[in-house]
Amino acid sequence: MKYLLVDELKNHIGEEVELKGWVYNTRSSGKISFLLFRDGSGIVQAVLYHPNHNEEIIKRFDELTQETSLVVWGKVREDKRAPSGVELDIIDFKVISASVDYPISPKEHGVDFLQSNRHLWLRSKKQAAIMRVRSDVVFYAREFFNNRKFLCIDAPIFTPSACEGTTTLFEVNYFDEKKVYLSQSGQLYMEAAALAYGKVYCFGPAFRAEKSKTRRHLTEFWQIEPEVAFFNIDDDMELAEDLVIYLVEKILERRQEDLKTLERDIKPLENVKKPFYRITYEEAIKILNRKGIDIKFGEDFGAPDEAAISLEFDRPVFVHRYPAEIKAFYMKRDEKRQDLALGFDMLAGEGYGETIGGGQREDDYETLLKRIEEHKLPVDNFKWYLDLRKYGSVPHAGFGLGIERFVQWVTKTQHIREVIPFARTLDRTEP
RNA sequence: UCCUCGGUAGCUCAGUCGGUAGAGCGAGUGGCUGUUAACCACCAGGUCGGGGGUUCGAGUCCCUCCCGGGGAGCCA
Repeated sequence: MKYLLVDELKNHIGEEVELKGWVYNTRSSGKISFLLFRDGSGIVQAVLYHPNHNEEIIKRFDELTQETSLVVWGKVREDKRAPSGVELDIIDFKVISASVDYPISPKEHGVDFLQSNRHLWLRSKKQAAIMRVRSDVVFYAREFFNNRKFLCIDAPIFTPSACEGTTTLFEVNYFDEKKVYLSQSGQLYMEAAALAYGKVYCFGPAFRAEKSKTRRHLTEFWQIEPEVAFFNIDDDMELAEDLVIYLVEKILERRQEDLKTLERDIKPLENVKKPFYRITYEEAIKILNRKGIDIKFGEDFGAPDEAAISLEFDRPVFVHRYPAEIKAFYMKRDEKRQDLALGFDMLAGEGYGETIGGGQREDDYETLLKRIEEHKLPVDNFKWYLDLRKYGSVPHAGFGLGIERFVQWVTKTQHIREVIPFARTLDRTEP
């Protein structure tokens, strides 16, 4: 018999097939027994109608427990009663390894318990749906950049100092000789790469030692960071817009069933089309003031402010040209408004806040040196970075997209810890 | 770091005024010919987060420590 995956069964109606996987749940009603079978690609209901079988197999079936691994042989049958439209009539099955007292029941559990059992929680239906979406986001982000002739250039994880200077970094002993830090962004290295190869991106983990304790923060997360030579802020926002549209299209095309499992209303996603809204920081302040939120020019947006702004729009919105003082040292200033930085944030929508942050970089040697000194950063560490402005500097821009923030929005998941396989948060580093 | 809520059966929780421990689910046993978190009956299951204190008596009141949830700031 042909070995197939659950999600391939709909193309094999009437065939006798072999499946390998685990017991998701069992039910029985007198002369008929049901096995919810999962194999990682999906779940299918397998049926054992007692009059068609001998007592030996019925007895073996009764002994099946949640998450026992097994091989099942059966005949695929179309069935309108099944959620996926397909069922399997069991011919025979063989247990590979029994599962005793599986801790996660199909009933409700608390977050503490589920997080402690994350290694098992990943097996459940909603978590599997989220992981499939995440996997696609990563794959199609790479495809997007590949299609546009970007080079994938990996940035180092060990770095000599803070990229943006301000954030707290995780310190690592480097052979007891010196301290290095876990990277919080590959951006500076991408700037070097962009001046070498034009269009580049990196995809990797980032580490922040800030004691953030919210449903939007992880201490270890993943981001994709493109950087392009000869790009200005407008080119940059357009690239971000195209990427987001591409990813949302692919998820809608491939993951309808998973979004349904997650009870994600897809209407807002179907609305993710060109053009996204583009407003300035000052316009955003006005919107907030109009909504009765007390905020003045020069103050940065908090999470509730970002949510309030995003709820004003029916698709993602770019907020650009922030006050330079509240932005990073490397951001280029607006020629017409020296107090404004050519940076932007993309707020995803539906109350989800910053998902992308980026902008045009300072490309003038003297100006950048001045900024580094103003921010009291160790100039020695940035010598190589300044070199980029010394040898054929060009305007360039880039952005960072937080994979988890993005997946959290697309799947509309309450807490960010559910959209990464093994979350690292302030209070949890296990399992 | 600050604010706030919580820790009782494997899980989710209730436990009144301080009077000696409860439910649902899950596990187990039995029943049921189409179940979708199946259902029905029976049944086992407890160091009430740790330590200290008040009291004749503490799950309940007080002190302290530990662990976790939600939020703020910071950010993706």
